Amino acid sequence: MSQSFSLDPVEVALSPLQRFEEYLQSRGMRMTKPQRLLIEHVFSRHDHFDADTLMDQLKGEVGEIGRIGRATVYRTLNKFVEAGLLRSFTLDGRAVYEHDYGYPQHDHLHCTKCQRLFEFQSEELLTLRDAVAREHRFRVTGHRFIISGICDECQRNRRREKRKHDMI
Amino acid sequence: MSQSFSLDPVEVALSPLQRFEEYLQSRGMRMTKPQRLLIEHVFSRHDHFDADTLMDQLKGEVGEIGRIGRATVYRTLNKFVEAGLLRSFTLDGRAVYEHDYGYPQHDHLHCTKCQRLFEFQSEELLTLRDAVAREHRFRVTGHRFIISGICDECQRNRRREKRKHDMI
DNA sequence: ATCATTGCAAAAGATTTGCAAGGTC
DNA sequence: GACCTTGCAAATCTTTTGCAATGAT
Repeated sequence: MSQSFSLDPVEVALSPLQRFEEYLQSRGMRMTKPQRLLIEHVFSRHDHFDADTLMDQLKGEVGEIGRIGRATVYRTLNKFVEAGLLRSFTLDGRAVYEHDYGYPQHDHLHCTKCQRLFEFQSEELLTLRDAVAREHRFRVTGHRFIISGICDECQRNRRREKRKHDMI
Repeated sequence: MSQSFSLDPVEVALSPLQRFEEYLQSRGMRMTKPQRLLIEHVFSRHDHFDADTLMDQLKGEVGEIGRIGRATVYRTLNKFVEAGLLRSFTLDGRAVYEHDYGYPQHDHLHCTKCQRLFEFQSEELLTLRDAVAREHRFRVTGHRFIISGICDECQRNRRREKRKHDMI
């Protein structure tokens, strides 16, 4: 799962870790090493990822902890979403996660060739969404907008492939 | 999976069945009883459904065929999508299907309380989508826009529930 | 007579859950 | 010490696949 940097972080008072600690305390839950490691890893760079990718990356990290089990990863990601740290959506049957806390609202362009996700912001979209909702007397809680297609780079590559093919 | 009627069918030359037969013939595939039964059932009313719901409904139908296996349902639904008869998207981890052939492009409002899907059309959304794509040099192949929230009816019910609760 | 389709069961892929053991407050 | 969290394995859920039997052209 690849990424694209395009939107700037929003000013926030607390670090993700601090915010999570607050969340845990307010619910009588406990901070642990696996959770801390996951939060640090996940917020060390802004990208999109799924549970499996994350598992793989964690294997790479010379764990101060021997190993983080798959179940723990899933359980912790769910907590992060619950805590408002991450947002998740489904892409091709698997859950994809991205930063929520400290990042502005945005939507996605999905390249069906290279599978990369690109972000964009549109105030207009929110206006449209709210107008539609109002018309239908809906109380909006959120939305999901994904534009799919072929990204610029993949279009170029295809043209190149095509030329190569034409020459044969 | 419930439905809402709001958009009018588009004029089409061929019936879904005829269109499917054309599709099959063009690929050397064969028309069978299960497929015909499924196409008739699915196009007998305009609603959203998932594979499981469909299976359940089929059990009800006094089958001229003894039974349609789960695998056949899945395989046939995929063919329908491939043939352009149905469109599918994912909701809470499962595939949801709806009519495509003979129905205008539209997007959805999803009530997270009663799980119903409501349809709406917005030319403006398409314009916005294409503008965003152009900015990113994306070649658009499609999009997915789902507004989630609470529908009018469920809001009323909640208010009623709340009143009842307040009285106790 | 071909060869696509079916039904069943098994497989696959993603995520969740039960439970004993370990860690945190 | 109470009880939340972990890791592992088993379970779940949805969808796909292998295969022998059946059916369409």
